[in-house]
Amino acid sequence: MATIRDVAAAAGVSVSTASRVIAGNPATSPASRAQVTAAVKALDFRPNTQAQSLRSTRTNSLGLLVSDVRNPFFADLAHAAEQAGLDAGYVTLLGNANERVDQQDRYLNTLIQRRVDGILLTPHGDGSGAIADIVRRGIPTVFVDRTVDGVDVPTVTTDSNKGIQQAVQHLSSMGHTRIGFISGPQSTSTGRERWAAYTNALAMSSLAADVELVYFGDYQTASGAAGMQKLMNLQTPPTAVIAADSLMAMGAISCVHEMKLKIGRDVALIAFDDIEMFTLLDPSLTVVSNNVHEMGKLAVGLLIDVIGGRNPQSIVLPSELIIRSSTSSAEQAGSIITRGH
Amino acid sequence: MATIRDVAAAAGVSVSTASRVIAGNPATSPASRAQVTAAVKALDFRPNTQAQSLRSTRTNSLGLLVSDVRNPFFADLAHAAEQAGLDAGYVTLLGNANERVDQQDRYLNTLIQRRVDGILLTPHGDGSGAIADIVRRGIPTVFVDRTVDGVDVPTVTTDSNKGIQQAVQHLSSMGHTRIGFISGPQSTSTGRERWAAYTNALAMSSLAADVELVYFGDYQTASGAAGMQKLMNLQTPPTAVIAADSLMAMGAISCVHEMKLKIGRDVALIAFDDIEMFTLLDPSLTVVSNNVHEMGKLAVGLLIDVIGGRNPQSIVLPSELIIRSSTSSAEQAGSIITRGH
DNA sequence: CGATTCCATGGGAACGTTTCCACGGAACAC
DNA sequence: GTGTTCCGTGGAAACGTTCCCATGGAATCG
Repeated sequence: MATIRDVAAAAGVSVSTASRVIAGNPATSPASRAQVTAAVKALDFRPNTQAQSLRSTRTNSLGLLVSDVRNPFFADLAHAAEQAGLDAGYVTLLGNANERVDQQDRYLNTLIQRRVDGILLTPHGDGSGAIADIVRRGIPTVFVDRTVDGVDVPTVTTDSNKGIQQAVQHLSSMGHTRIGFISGPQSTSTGRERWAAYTNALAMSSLAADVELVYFGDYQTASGAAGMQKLMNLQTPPTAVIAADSLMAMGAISCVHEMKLKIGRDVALIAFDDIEMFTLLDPSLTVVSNNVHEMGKLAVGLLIDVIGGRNPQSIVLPSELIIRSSTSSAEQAGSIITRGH
Repeated sequence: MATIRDVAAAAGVSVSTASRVIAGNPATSPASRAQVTAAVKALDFRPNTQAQSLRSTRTNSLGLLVSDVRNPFFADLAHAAEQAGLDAGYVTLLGNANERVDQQDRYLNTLIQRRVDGILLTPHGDGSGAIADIVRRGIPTVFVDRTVDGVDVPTVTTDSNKGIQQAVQHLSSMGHTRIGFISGPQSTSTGRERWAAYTNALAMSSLAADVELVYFGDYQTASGAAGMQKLMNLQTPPTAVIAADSLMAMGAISCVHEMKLKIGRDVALIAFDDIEMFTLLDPSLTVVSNNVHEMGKLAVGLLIDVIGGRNPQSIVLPSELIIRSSTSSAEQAGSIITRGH
């Protein structure tokens, strides 16, 4: 494989000059520019990134560690972040933590070793372990979607309050008084925040809070199914359920199907996170939507700020209720304002 | 940040000895092993991967370039490949080509520069451009899902023939004679193969092939909707449709919904690619299933073989029809053998 | 016309590892 | 006792860049 030495030799200039031309340094004559450019093309020279990074201490790479790319929410996030990073000249290392702290730590360690310029993370756990390491080392980091108490890094999150409040209000206005909640794990900030938002919203709509109506899942499909089953088997089951993420909503739906019941007719359902497929369901799903794409883009922006030594403000994006058909009985479906995808 | 020099100094040994201990080289005394290990821990030393790679010419990284992680098929593939890679000590660089040759080439160039040890690729285009570059440079490469004519690298693909044949047979046995096909782009091997399989299967079931019944999409959601619309607006629309991938199937479904028609009752639908959500639709979708997880795992295995200098055989995985409810009218639904998720 | 500035250039050190080579001492065989 | 082998160790070169510094010639200024 050709090195910059070969290029310099072929162009009849020194290594320094070759390096300057390749780096776009203006302190070069048109003549050497032309010769080096020609040599680069002729030898099909590609600078060795390892050597560049070793010398310049920049790797032009970002680490993106999400819980699971198979979750459409994170897939969207990964896509948005990767594209935004690419536009800024960064390549993205993707890791899946599989909602497990040990895998997260393992991956963060790899990212430290690789000397990535910055890390984008949907954090899990309490900020000890590898998260403490990256903070201590001062590696530029931005948290996305979730935060960690006591860890002071910029974040991009969604304010679930408004959306969930709208959701409860909407259900209440449709006559629902027993509204179940399939919550995320309380070890995540989103799990805690959404549960609190739900509790608040109940109070604001003057609905009684019944602990029986809350199930604590883990943001994975299976726990959504388990939660729905538990709720529907109550002596007085809820007439409406809110699921705190898309995967648990999917699990809830499959559970309802297995019970030979129908969403919208037998039980209303609202999911947090909007994903394309929810519009295809019959009935299409009412959701609390958050702008994942924007989130990814903004997060990369913040991270680049941090890398640049600036101290950006955290960003909180709004959430919003999108009413579709899953929150009305079949008979009413026609009369509801719907918004497709 | 601590370097191996600092470690050696702290341990009271030479850099060479420190390096040996850290690398697990057996030519070390228990005494120096203990001291170096202690020093590593005390200084929280992490070897600089750039320097290691520069010297050893191995980066322990794989490049994975898929069309779009937001496509559940590729998300599954990415997850499987990433986990398999991690188990073998590799970290994965993920790229999205967005089904575009120029983005694919751009990313492949990045991977060349990064000196990844191997590349996993769902190739797009005709094997010119950057694909030719990586082959010429002898960079270990494995194609997944798709192949490229005339490019001789190991591949892991799915044999669509059996599945599509079963699909047509199944539809034919249900009395369908006009079966539409929303095809993938003919610039991809899977696009060509699945179309051919469909045509063959029609002949085997003694059904007439009508060019009107085939629409050529691009594996994206929008083209599935467009295809379905075109098919349903024919003078004699098909009574059943096969979509060549999950995204186009999703588009087709949304189109059917918009026409106020119902899958299964007004038109039967079979999708290629099984994704979890298809089991949640009402009616649940009959699919031709391929084992994505296995595909990713095997592909990484092949790639590691190639990296190791071996010359592994390409692998072809089978596809299989999974009958659910979307291929029966509502009335018949009860009598069909179904298989959940 | 001499002094100063500017600019393109080349030499060479440095980044943090790995790895080749040489060395010295202990253990062993005769 | 000498000669051979073996093993742990340290020194130093190398990987492919970037970038600081010095150099010399052209251009500019008074």
